[in-house]
Amino acid sequence: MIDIKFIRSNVDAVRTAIRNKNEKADLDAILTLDENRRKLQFDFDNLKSHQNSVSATIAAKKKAKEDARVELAEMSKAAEAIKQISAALNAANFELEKALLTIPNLPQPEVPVGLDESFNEVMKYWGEKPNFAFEPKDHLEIANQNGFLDLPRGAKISGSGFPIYTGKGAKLERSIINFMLEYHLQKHGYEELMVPLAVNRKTMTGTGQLPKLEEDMYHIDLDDLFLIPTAEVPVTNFYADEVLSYKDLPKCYAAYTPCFRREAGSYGKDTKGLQRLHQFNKVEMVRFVEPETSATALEEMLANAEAILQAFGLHYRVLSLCTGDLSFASQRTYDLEVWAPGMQKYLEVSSVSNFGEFQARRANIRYKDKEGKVRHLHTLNGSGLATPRLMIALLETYQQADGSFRIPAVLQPWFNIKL
RNA sequence: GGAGAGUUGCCGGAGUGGUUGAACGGGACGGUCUCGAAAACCGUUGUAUCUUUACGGGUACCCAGGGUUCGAAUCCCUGACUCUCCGCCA
Repeated sequence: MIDIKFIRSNVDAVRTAIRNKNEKADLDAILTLDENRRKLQFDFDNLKSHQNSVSATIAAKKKAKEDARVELAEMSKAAEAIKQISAALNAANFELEKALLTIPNLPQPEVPVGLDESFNEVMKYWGEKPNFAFEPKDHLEIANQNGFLDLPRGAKISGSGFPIYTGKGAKLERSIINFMLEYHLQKHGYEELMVPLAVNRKTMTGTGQLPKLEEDMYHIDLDDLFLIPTAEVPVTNFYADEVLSYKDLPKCYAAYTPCFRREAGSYGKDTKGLQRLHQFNKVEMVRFVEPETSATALEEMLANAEAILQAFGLHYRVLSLCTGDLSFASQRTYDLEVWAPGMQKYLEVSSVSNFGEFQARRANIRYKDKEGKVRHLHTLNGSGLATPRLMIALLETYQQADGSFRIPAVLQPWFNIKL
């Protein structure tokens, strides 16, 4: 959420940001609501102030056993007016709050301006596209040949997009998750969190999924709970409504969770194999930092995510997302795209974002700085990484001429773990 | 799911419907003292919002939302959460 005071004094900047992000938000309506609210607040305060002082007089007179009927009569009427204006003020605050939730975060100045993904900037490439002495197969063929996946039965049980990993495939998936998670814990200093997979409405609003993305999420009507689309949601809200100390910062958490996405509106797009799923596994990194350090933290988290791909020896590239491709809540985002030699394309496996104080403001996460001032902190998160497309890249990169799959060296200890 | 108890400031813990932003204790911070520290003593210890160039001032906030009242931390209703007991269950 953007501070209303900031909006008030930076109308043009906010307007531009909304346009560049292809968002719809009625800024003028918000300014009017704000105007109205402040007027009501002013009136309410004055009436209350008067009421308080007269009430004190009544109290004093009663104590002195004097007649207070004049005051009581006046206050009886005033109370009615206060009740009305109080209701109006509450409504105004509610409306403004609701409207403010539809304003996206402002992109940082470094973010390339552009309508869609074609304006994203490639920051760098790492490694090389692998060469094969044979025609590389796509991951689905490799998976099927080796008995790693059973997508038809997943579809039977739940629907398309709910994969079943079978036998060695399941173990491979689990090895990947364990490896990535431990890597972040041991080499990058993150602390592990195991979190709820179903969260309430307030939590979803805190990180910015609501109100915009309600259609993209699985919802349990009976309890008004949502299945998380990413661990970012429960992990970032870990500190909702709390005030931390600057001494506690930065806080760095990593969490493995399944993620659930309805992918509404993307039917028929990239559906082959594991490219786009309703349920998938992901290790997520989240940081809570002092505002001054969030830019550096973003670069570190990007490096943390890259380290995984490098450990796997996979060719990838880093993109800086343009304004039109930035998420609603993000100020600046890097995407990691891994090369899938069978499908001959780059696939997004990670998104690393700096949200500034946007989420902290929504979720009410603050900290007390060195001067003792209470401020909103900054939040960041990054996938480290999402498994399905990583699995695609691994299967396709480490396939052998006979269609078998060679477990990458770094995964061997995790895959061949002995009791 | 049924029955009961509770939710006050950083923490513990008072609080009769009328100077209660909230006693008291602890912690933390600043100061005096000291070579330094401890102890002791003195002081400080909110958040939001409106207004003001500023100093300051107003208002709200004792889990949340309603209600009663001239006036509510204090009375009533609803909800959330925590704890105890019973039932059910991985």
